[in-house]
Amino acid sequence: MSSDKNGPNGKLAWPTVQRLTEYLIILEQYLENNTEVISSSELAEIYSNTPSQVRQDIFRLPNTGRVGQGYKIEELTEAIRKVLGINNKSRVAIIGCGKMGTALAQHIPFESYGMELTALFDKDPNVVGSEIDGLPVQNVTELETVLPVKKVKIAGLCVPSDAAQEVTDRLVNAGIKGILNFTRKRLKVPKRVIVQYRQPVCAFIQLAHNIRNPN
Amino acid sequence: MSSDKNGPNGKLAWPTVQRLTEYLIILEQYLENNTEVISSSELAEIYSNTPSQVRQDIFRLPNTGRVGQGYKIEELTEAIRKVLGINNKSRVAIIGCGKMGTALAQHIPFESYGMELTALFDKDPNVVGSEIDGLPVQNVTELETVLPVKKVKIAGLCVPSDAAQEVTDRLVNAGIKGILNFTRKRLKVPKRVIVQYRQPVCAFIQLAHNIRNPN
DNA sequence: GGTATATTGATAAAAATTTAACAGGAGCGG
DNA sequence: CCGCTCCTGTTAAATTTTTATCAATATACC
Repeated sequence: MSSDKNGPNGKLAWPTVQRLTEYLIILEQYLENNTEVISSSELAEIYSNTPSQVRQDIFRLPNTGRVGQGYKIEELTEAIRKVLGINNKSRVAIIGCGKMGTALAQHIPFESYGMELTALFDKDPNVVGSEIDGLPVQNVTELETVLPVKKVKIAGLCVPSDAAQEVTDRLVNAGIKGILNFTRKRLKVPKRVIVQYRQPVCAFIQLAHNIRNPN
Repeated sequence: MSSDKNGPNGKLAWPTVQRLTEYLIILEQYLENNTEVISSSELAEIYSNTPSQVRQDIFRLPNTGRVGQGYKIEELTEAIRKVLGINNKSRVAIIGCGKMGTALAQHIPFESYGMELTALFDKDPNVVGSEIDGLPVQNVTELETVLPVKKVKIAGLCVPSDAAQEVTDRLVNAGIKGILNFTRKRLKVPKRVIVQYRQPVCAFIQLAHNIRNPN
C-alpha cells in the first residue's frame, strides 16, 4: 500500500516542503563533517523549531529513524531527496546575466539537486557571447528557439523589472513550467505556469519589521 | 482607543506581514501608473490569493476602504507602511561584495523603505577601496569598529558559506540586530539576534518540486 | 426617489498547521 | 537481567490561518 501516511492525495504540505528542503541542506553539511547520526532535537536546535515539528515533517516519509538513537543522516538525506523528487533531472535557464543572474549561475550547485543549468540569456550585446563558468550567454531574442530544443522547464528571472512581463510572455511561449522571479514585478501567466517570488527588498523590509516587533 | 483589532498583543501574524509587504510593492507600482483605487478582488487577482484573505489582512490596519468602492491606493500604501513600521530609519550593511552582495547593494531601493545602506565590506584587497554607487567597500576587519559607530542594525550576509559563521560572530559583537543570510550555512547567534534565511538554492529545489507536484 | 450593483468590515466556520503527549523499543550500566 | 534513559513514531489536542458568509452602505442609473 505504498505507505500513504501523507495527506489525502499523498502530497506534502507546503510548509513541510519548505522545511525539508532546508533540513536537507543542513544534513548534507553534517555529513561532510562526518557526523553520522542526528536526533530530532538536535536538528530542531539547528533549524530553530521544535523536535515535535521535525518528527512530524519526517513522519511523512519512509521511516528512517531508530527509536532511542536518532536518524542516520545518510538515510535521512536520501529519503528527503526522494520525496522532494530530486532526481528527475530538470533543466534550468537564467534570464538576465547582470550581477544577480551571474551570482545565481555561479554559486548555485544545481547539479547536486537534480537540476542542470542549461542556458543563459541577456539582452546586452556586450554580455552576449561571453561565458559564465563555461556556459555561453545567448541573446534573449533566441529564447523561443533555444528553450524548447533544450527542454528547459525552469527559469530564474533576473532581468530589470521593466522587462519582466515581456520576457515572461516569451518564456511562457517557450514552454517554461516554472519561473523563479527575482524582479519586483508581479507576473501574469497562464494557470499551468508556476511563479515563485523572491524579492530581496521584501526580505529586508520584513527583517526590519521583525527587529522592531520581537516575539 | 488606538484601534486594537490586532492579535492579543496587537502584533501582526507573520503570514500577514509577508503578504502586506508584497501588497505594498504591488500597490506602489499601480500608483506609478496613476491608478487611484483598487478593490480587494483586484488585488487578490494580482497576488493570486482570495479577496477574503486580502480583506482579512487589511482589516488589521486602520480602515482605509470605502464600502462599495474599494481602497484608495495612496491611503492603503500609507497604512501598510505604517503598520510595517517603514519610517523608523534603520541602517543596513552588506557583508561580502561579490556578485550577490553587489547586486543587492545596487538594486534594492533601501531609501524607499525606511532603510539606509550605510556600509559595505569585503575581504578581498582588490575589492576593498572600490566603490559601489558611491559607497566605499571597507575591509571586513573593520567590521567591529565601523558598525557600532554608524549604528548599523541590519546586515545582508553574502560572503562565501565557509566564512559565514565567523563573520556572523563578528557581526553579533558589533551589535547587529538582524541578519539576512544568503549563504547556505545555518548560523549560531544569541537569541536576541534575528536571522532570516534566503537560500536561492532552496527556492529552485522547491520550485522544481512544485512543478512535479501541481495542485 | 427607488432599485440594482458593488464592495467593505466583521464575524463565524472550516481547514491547515503546530504543539503536546505518550507508548514502546533500543541501548547502557550495574 | 533489571531498571533507567533516550528518542522515535503516532495520535490527539491546541492553535493559527484561511475561507465563507452576510449585513450594511455607497454609488449609479432610471
